[in-house]
Amino acid sequence: MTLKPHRRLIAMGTPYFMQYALERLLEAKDENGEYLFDLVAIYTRAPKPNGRGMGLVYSPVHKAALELQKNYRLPFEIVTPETFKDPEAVKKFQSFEPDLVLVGAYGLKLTKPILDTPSMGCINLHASLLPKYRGASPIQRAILNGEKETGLTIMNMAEGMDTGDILAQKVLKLEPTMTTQDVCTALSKMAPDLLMKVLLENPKGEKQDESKATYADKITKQEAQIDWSKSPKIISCQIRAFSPVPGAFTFIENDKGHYLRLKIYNVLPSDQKAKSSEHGVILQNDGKLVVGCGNGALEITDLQLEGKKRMTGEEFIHGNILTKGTKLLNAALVLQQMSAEGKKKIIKEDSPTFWRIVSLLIPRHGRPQKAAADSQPRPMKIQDR
RNA sequence: CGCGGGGUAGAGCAGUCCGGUAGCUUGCCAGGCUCAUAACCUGGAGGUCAUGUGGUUCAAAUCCCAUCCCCGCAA
Repeated sequence: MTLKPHRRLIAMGTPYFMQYALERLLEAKDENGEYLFDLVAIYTRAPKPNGRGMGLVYSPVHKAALELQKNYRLPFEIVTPETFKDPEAVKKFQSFEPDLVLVGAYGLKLTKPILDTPSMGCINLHASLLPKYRGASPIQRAILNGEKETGLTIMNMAEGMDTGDILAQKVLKLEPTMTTQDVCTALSKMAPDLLMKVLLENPKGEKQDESKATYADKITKQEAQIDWSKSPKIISCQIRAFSPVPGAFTFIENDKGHYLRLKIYNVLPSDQKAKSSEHGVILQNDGKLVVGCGNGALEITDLQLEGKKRMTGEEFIHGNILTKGTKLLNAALVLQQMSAEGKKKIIKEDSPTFWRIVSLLIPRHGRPQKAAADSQPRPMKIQDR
């Protein structure tokens, strides 16, 4: 079947997951050289005061949209509603008279009036093989759970969370070295071909098998804390799942007695062994940066110390910050040491460093308590395979 | 004006508190030793110490002031 040209297109997203798919749609032409789609609006989350200095921070899609506005052949609007429950927002949406809405990781729930407006429907790109891993963090959860494969699903949107009918799927094999960023890029590059196929063939949607549905909860910072007594396999999954954001982390004590956060973005398996007393201890720091963990060890290849740039393990070694025998700490240990070393006045009870560490021990929004040092960090939701 | 760390050789860092010869690891170049090497030895190049031709001083990477840039937290 062929498509009529000049369908009115709206794109929605926050991270730029549908980048390649959108680019393909905007370039697509019919046999007469007419553009198939005219972009009329891009929806994204409103910029918020954020970051250093609390300046306004724009979403990746917003930035890309501003860039696109400079050289796209037609004017289009950038819209940032707070919710679609507001009748005004719905009216605004309908005024664009869209034929097709392309959604990729938008973050706002689309209400029924929105879903019913476009003639060709609201098509969603989801980063998992639905009905598995519905929800906010499908890629992270798949890596965290050590899945062997995941994939991209193109679906017709429905009111529930990722419950719509499946139009097409493509599997991606998960290599044991891939990070969330790698997978995200790979999946978003798979999207254009799959999407064009869907648009041209217009398949009948396939209902999801509700009994097989699983949910990928949003990731939390507590889950990103590394427990070095876990096995190398589990820690590797965790590090790759949280790479690059928020970054799996641990703490070190520097020579000034400050506790600094160390984020680890990628690791390689190491054949070195570690005793239980060597969990989190640097076993080697020449040529390779190797740290001991439960029943094995890992080579750190990509990391960042608080206040420093991200660098490779080799670069990090040259600065000689982590000497052999240094122990990497978790938040509970840091607090224990801090309270045990009352002599160390450097970290005061109410200093930012102190509260930063405390905040990692307390499940979100909780108020820190005096006994925080004795409490264990929240267990990680990782299954040992 | 939310909180904090940082800018010193191509890269990663020390030196700054307490002012007095510009250092370390690595990379690069040349030579040596090796069957050979990411190993080892010898020598060498490479820095206006972020910027202000700013202030203090006999003397500033170091102390004071201002500006620019990078990074982490928090939300």
